[in-house]
Amino acid sequence: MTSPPTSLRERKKAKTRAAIREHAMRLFEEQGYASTTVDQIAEAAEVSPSTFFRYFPAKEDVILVDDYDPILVEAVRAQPPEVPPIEAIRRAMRDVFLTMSPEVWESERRRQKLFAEVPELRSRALNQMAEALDLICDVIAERTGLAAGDLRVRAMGGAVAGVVLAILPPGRMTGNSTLERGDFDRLLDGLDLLQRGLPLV
Amino acid sequence: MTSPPTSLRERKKAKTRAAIREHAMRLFEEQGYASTTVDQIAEAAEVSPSTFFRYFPAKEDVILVDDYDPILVEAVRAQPPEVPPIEAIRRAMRDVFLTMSPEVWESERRRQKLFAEVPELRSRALNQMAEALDLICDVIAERTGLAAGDLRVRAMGGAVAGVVLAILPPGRMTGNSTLERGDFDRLLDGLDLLQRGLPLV
DNA sequence: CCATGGAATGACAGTAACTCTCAAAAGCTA
DNA sequence: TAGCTTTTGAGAGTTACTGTCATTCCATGG
Repeated sequence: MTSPPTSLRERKKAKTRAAIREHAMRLFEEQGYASTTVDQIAEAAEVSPSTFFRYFPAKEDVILVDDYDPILVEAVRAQPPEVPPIEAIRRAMRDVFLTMSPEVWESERRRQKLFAEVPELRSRALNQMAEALDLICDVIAERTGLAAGDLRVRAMGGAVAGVVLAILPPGRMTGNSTLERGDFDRLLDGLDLLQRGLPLV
Repeated sequence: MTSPPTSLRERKKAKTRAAIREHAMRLFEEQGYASTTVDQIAEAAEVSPSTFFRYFPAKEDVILVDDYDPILVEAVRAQPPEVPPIEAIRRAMRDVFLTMSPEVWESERRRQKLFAEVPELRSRALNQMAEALDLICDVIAERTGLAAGDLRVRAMGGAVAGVVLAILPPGRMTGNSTLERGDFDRLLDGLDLLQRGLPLV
């Protein structure tokens, strides 16, 4: 996907970026988000605090990267055109989940855990979800031939995003808000319900 | 609704609270959120910075109060039981909007404007929306006799919240993200679409 | 009317997340 | 190697927020 960085400079940058992220994650888990200072992270990653903020504009941003959106969009585009939009999104999610490696899954779990625990991070994660909403609407617009701003598209996109929000953390906060395997099954079922007009029986 | 505060102390507290909020709002609009310091707000409201933080745990919280949720819940409960849940929520929203005084409307507009402009505040507003999701699910559970955690309830609640999110700011960020009168009509139409199974024709 | 207890306030010190600036170091290019 | 650009580190400064403690203000019993 992303062409491997070639020059020494690029490689170094990628390495320090990764180092900062890993040490941050580790420290957050060990001693909590709030009580981990940027200085500690910087020291652990062997860079200066200044450098930390050059790589991540805010402390929050260390865990806030999410590269699934474009992958999901691609997966939706890969569905045959005769499949109705909600079902296409559903299948795309299923396909992406199924191809997730255990390592990716595990790191995703850890991120979600932090989102659930730190309200500040949760807010930001929800913000990303709201941005994803526009992407969903774009995809629906493509598939239906309607404009992305059309009310029917917005309503459908919103409904899809809302179902995701309601079933997966960090939107869901009832019960244990850690990510579980079964949550995805519930999500797929939920989208199926939506597709069938939200029957109550 | 809220019984008027009786003792002098209570009255004073309410007054300083209101003063802080008003001066904060004014200063934010005059010179921007970021470049308004808590010290300035405190000085304008004639209290010490310490007192500011006693009334509002963080700078953000000055504009983050939202007392519509309980009102909306009540309005939904007031709908006759034979009305299906989504339609009941739709009617409740319509009823609440219609009874909103011009002053309330105007202050709501101003708040939304700040949410749209300051990403930090937008995130927090979305957080409130996510919390409202649980309330919506509770109301749906009541009306349908299902458990609040039931997948059908969660899916429906999520869909409703998502439609709101997609049509009103701060969820909607496309176009001008200030609140307009016509937005509510669009929202009511959007909920009607959802109720009718999101037809594309 | 006054005294006493509890709550609200203000002054102060301290921490940590950022921001800015500038000079040193490291990588690139010829 | 020499010269240029990019990256880094050090340091100072701002601001949001926390905790403490003495003071002031309000309520209540005598």
